[in-house]
Amino acid sequence: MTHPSSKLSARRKSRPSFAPLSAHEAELAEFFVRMAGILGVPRSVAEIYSLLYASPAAVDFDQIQGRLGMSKGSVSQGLKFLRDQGMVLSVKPPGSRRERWQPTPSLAASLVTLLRSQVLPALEQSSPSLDRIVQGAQGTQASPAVIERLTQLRRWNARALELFPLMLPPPRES
Amino acid sequence: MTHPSSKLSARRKSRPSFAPLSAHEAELAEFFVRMAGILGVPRSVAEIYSLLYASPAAVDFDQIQGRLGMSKGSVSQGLKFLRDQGMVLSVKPPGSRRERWQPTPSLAASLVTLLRSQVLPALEQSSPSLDRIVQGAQGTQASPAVIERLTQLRRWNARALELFPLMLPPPRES
DNA sequence: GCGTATGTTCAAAAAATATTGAAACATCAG
DNA sequence: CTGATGTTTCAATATTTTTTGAACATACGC
Repeated sequence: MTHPSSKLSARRKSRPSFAPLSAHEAELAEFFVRMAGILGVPRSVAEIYSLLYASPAAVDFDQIQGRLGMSKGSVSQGLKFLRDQGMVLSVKPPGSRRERWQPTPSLAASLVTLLRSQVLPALEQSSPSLDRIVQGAQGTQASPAVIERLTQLRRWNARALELFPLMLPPPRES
Repeated sequence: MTHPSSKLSARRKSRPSFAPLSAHEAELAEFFVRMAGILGVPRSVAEIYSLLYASPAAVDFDQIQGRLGMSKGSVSQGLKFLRDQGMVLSVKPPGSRRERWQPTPSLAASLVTLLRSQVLPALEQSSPSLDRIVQGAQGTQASPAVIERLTQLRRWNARALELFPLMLPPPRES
């Protein structure tokens, strides 16, 4: 009763009023939120992905905002994140200006991409550091035990760096 | 000159004054901090671990606090976390009341434990949810595509759950 | 046993992160 | 072209997480 929403089909802008999540949709969202949390992905992003995941058809911006009850800003940023990670795709039905979103076919692939985007930069950034550190340790006084530890650390870093790119085709173009 | 710290070996409580981190120690700390960040482990914890990792001998509470310049509370909590994860060990030299800390021999094992402690609970908690969700989807109307997705999700969850415990011996007793 | 060196707890402060919403921007149907 | 629709941006706000520090517990050497 918030608006005098008028007759059956209001002329132009009937405030659409979106269904809140069903119990199962909400439970699935919690699942995704928990998993996302492990990698530090914000709740809003997980919720958006979850909604798309559980939807039979592609979903548009307003539906996402309406059904999840979140702000435009969050929806926009969330979709940007998911898009950048290659986790969602958009389809624009001809004659409409509105994009409709759906999850990328392979969740597994999406996860690897996500993981990589978190881990790879850290590994790369660390490589030269570790070299310096190991050299430093070798050069000056330093217990053999510590040198051994550091050397192993660098070995791991190198191995991870060469392994990662093999896991999946390189990031897409923008 | 803050204190009239007196002759060579002050009687009782010469404020020890700890060396700040060397450049290499600081750089290693940044490495650990970055990696820890991926799993949502706080900076202070990573710094503590890093210090122990780069130290030739076990380090005591006051040295950790002094060299890292952090509060007692943080050191205590950080050590508790690392201890609970089995990432550090303490040795108490006889005749002293003070514990001295060092990293657990295998960093790899420590990491697996850490990972598990983050992921396993989420997986376990999710299992019944996913069952309910899949059943719900099958019961009522729901696009075959969605049912397929959800079923696969549950399959993964189950597989991960049975795989994880194989990775290493179960958590230690307290 | 006592007294204090050693650590822990936890409420409050600080810092980091996430979300909102209104204004700016972009685009396309008409 | 142009105006309405659809989306992004970003400063302000809200929320969550981390750190601090002082009060509290513990136990060990004496």
